[in-house]
Amino acid sequence: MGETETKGAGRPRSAEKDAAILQAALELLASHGYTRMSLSQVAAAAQVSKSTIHLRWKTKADLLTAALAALRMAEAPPASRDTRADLITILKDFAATVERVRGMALIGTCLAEEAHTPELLALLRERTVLPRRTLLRQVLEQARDRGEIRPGADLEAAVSALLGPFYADYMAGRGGRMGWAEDAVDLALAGLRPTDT
Amino acid sequence: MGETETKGAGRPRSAEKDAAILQAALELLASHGYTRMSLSQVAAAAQVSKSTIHLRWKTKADLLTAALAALRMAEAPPASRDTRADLITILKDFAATVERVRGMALIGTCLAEEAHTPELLALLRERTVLPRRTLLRQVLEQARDRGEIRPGADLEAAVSALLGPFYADYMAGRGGRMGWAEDAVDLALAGLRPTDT
Amino acid sequence: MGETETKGAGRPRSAEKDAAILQAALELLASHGYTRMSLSQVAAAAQVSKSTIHLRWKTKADLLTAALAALRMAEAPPASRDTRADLITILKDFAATVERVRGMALIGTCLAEEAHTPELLALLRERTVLPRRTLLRQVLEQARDRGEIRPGADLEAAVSALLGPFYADYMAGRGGRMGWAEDAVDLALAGLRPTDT
Amino acid sequence: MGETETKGAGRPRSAEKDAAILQAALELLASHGYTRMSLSQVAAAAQVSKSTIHLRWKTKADLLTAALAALRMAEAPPASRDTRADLITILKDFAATVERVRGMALIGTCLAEEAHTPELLALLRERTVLPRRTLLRQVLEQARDRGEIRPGADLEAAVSALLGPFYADYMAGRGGRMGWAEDAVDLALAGLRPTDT
DNA sequence: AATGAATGAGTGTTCATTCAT
DNA sequence: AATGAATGAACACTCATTCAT
Repeated sequence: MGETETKGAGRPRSAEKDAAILQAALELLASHGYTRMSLSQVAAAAQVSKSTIHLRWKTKADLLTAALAALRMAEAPPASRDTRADLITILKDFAATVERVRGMALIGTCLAEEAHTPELLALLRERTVLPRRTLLRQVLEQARDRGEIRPGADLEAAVSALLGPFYADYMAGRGGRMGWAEDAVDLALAGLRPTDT
Repeated sequence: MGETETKGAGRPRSAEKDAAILQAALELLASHGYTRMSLSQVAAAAQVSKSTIHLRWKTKADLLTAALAALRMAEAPPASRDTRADLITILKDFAATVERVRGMALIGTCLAEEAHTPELLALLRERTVLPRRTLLRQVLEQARDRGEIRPGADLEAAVSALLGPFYADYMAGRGGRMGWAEDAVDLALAGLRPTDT
Repeated sequence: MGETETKGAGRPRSAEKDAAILQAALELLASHGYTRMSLSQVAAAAQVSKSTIHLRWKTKADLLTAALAALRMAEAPPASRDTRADLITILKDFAATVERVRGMALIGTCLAEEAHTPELLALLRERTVLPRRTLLRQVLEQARDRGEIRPGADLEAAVSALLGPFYADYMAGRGGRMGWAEDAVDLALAGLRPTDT
Repeated sequence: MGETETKGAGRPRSAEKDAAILQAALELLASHGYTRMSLSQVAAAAQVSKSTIHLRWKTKADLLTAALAALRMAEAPPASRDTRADLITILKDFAATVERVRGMALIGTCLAEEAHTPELLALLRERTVLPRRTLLRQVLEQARDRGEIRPGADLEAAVSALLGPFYADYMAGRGGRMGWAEDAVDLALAGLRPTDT
């Protein structure tokens, strides 16, 4: 867990190179896709030889799996007690993150590789999708506890209703549309309101 | 003699081969992704020589563009006058179609290739995403005209709210979950109901 | 020998197409070289299908051999009885012809193909080189008969001395240099003069 | 420690392979021509993988350019002070060199490729043609200084007159003819003699 | 540890030629 | 006769991986 797990003999591996390689790999994965990126490109971007990469990760898939695993987990949840504002904040931060790292291309790559390298999509889920969903669900749970949401509501479905429009808009070519987060939150909260009768 | 004008000399092009190539290309595109599939594989699957493919489409991108363009456009809309049932029918047919053609892998490929071959995503949109959205919007418009939906509602946003959960569920590893369509429709219709006051 | 050698049944072959193909082939041979030119290019330039070419000539080599064989033979010799002027005229016409048809590239192609398709160089010799040499030798013979040239001189060697500088200049990157013909003729005639003592 | 600066890490590149590749490339260039030779053939002849070639030279043109550039530059000039003998020696060595490396095919290839890969002809000139011409011109200059040649003579033209018959003979199918060098030298020297009056 | 050399499998594409209309 | 479809062999080049230093 520290710097030198097993002390071992010989020169220790450079931690800077580890990091440089992983970062370069992740950027190339998003910008070129799994099969179109090459280890030579990674090596060049990380200022390292190709063999140095293979020394650490046996195959291309191993490297990219490690690169995805290094993605940062999640942010601290906002805590304003204003359900609508909190949800919108989380959704907007989600969209901003995706846009910053060419996220749709990265998501696409993991989807495209699912049959061949399922670890990629699994890691993407575990590291980025699920933590974000947890944040949203926590806000919804608090809202339910405060009586703002119908007690029996399926909160996982509600989370999908909040995030879904982002994907659907992108697929429709309407990605980045203004107000999408507000629309999604308003529609969901309206649908979840208690005592509709 | 007669219509010799555009009769066309020489051996006519085999329509079976056309179809076999396009089908093989589409299947391989979904199962392997753009860069991992090869024209040799397409040729082998279609029982055709590689040159026969190049005779019809100049490049790999041309072939796959054509394969995507051959995707069926839209379905006949259901006409039951029952808004909820119609929407659910459309969404379920959408999900079934996606599953039948390994649709998420195909979508992933098009997303991953967006930077390199944007025509793929464009065609996927034009041929599959937008027609489906049109169907949904027509049902919503009729519902609005019948007074079931608030007059000022943004119906495009509503369409994204209907389709979005499908994508979000898939990304969360909850793809194919029972009742997703009903949940999405119920939430959306509840949120769009008129006279909330 | 006429248009329809053996009358045969069916439609007679189009003579215009024959000519168009041969001309296109020759031009492409000079501009692209044997291996870099393609029968598709010939077909396109001659406005004919590839099969029409194969109908007349079995292989690419056959076609190009025929194209070279169609090169025009030689010009009528000038007859001014002025040896120097006549030689210069012939040499300049030779250079002009070579330049007009990208002759050095054509010569290069035939030389390069000598091991593989020796007919090409043989035809080039027979149709273009040797006729020109004959012209030069005739002028020299008349000059010798008139006593302007030493009786025992080797006239074939003299012909090579007249033509050679053209090739040597081209190889040295001095091709097309002004006055080369005059220089060559003057040097040769000076060397061939009788009664040097 | 010491000159570690440009010591170079990793496995050193095999010099034998370098040489084997270049030699094989040159031989195939002369025997097959630029477009008809293949890198597979070079690899096989040099007992090397195709990738090993590409590791050293990025493209086919690069490789063949390097192969031509490796041709030996010039010979030591003979220094017998006997102008006629020296010129004949140089010319005969020239002819022998050309024959040894299938020179006319090589020249043909460079001429044929001039439009497409002009570096080939340029290198052939620089490495083989021009050094040889320099040798000849030096002998002629010394002869002129000794008064054996008319002072105002154009020595470059004289060089072309010396070398030219070799090319002209080859084109006429008289290549390798006995005595060509003596004939060329005698004719040129006779034409260049001073005080013809 | 780190590097660069070396490789075999594979890519999309071109082409001369043959086949069916 | 003339055409266009169809093909197999070949091409230059790339890449992930292994080997020697």
